[in-house]
Amino acid sequence: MQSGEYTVGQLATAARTKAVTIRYYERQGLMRIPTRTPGGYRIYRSDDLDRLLFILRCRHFGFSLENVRELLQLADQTDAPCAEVDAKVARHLDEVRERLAELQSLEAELQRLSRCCAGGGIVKDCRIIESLSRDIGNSKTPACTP
Amino acid sequence: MQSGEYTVGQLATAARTKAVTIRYYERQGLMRIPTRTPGGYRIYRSDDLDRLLFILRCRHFGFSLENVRELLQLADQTDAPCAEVDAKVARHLDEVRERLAELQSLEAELQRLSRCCAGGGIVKDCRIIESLSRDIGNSKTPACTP
DNA sequence: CTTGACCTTATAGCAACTATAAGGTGCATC
DNA sequence: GATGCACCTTATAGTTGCTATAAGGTCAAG
Repeated sequence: MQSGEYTVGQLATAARTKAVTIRYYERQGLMRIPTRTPGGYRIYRSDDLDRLLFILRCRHFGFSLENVRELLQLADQTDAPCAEVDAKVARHLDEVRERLAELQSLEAELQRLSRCCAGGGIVKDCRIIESLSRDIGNSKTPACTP
Repeated sequence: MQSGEYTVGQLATAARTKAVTIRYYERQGLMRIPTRTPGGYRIYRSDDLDRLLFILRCRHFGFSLENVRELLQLADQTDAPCAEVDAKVARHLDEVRERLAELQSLEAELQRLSRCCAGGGIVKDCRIIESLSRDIGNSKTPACTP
């Protein structure tokens, strides 16, 4: 193993991820097939580290592995127009905003649910259980108004 | 099949879910084991519908099946104190708020990323790809200031 | 008694890993 | 050269909450 070369574990450490994840990315066609030592150990170089970091940054932005695969393909075609990259990011942003809206209304509902129970009673009288047993989501009159 | 009784498909329709989901909940120990017709068809009654609706409402609130299992157990012990129910809901609300915060910062980051690309260039000059290739999340100077 | 809609089970797949088992390699030390 | 230990290899199963498929059986109507 020469300088500037990494085993899978060293690459993992350098990118703050795990060896299993790198091998998984290889099986999924995201990481390139590396060369091997005579004994079969994977050998990575700095461009593999770049590629891994690119993947991890995309993941950090919430892109699926499928999306990352596509982004990698686009990034490799340096002369292609970047409208597709732009569109992919925009679409992903839309999806994130959608999930955000869902989670916000979920938070509001849960907060309402949470305030139903003062905390000192028994299950039989618990307004939370009552709320979960009736269809509070669809009723016009709320299950409880704390 | 008498009135007030349901096949799995009828129960599914009544609860606006699917038969496979009900059978799945049975395997996971959420729905009770139903009686069967001589031919082996599951027969449900209205309390099974209540239980299914309870499960689906919990799911709507984002509880995991594991949580729902626990909530069902608590709901069955009508004389137990409901502090545990209260705590479970509060903990879940905390988790939802955490995910919400993560998603909000993700949205901000993605929006910044999105504005990096004007849309007319080629991949080689694309600020988005550049941003994904550099570690913009950890750099003090932003990858681009559109 | 046939048709057709429904039911039954078992099994595999999805995403993105994580965990486990059983064994092999590389390198330093004795 | 032998030993020890950290690390590597593969294959396989598990996670969550379903969904899809296959191959077959049942029910009720006509």
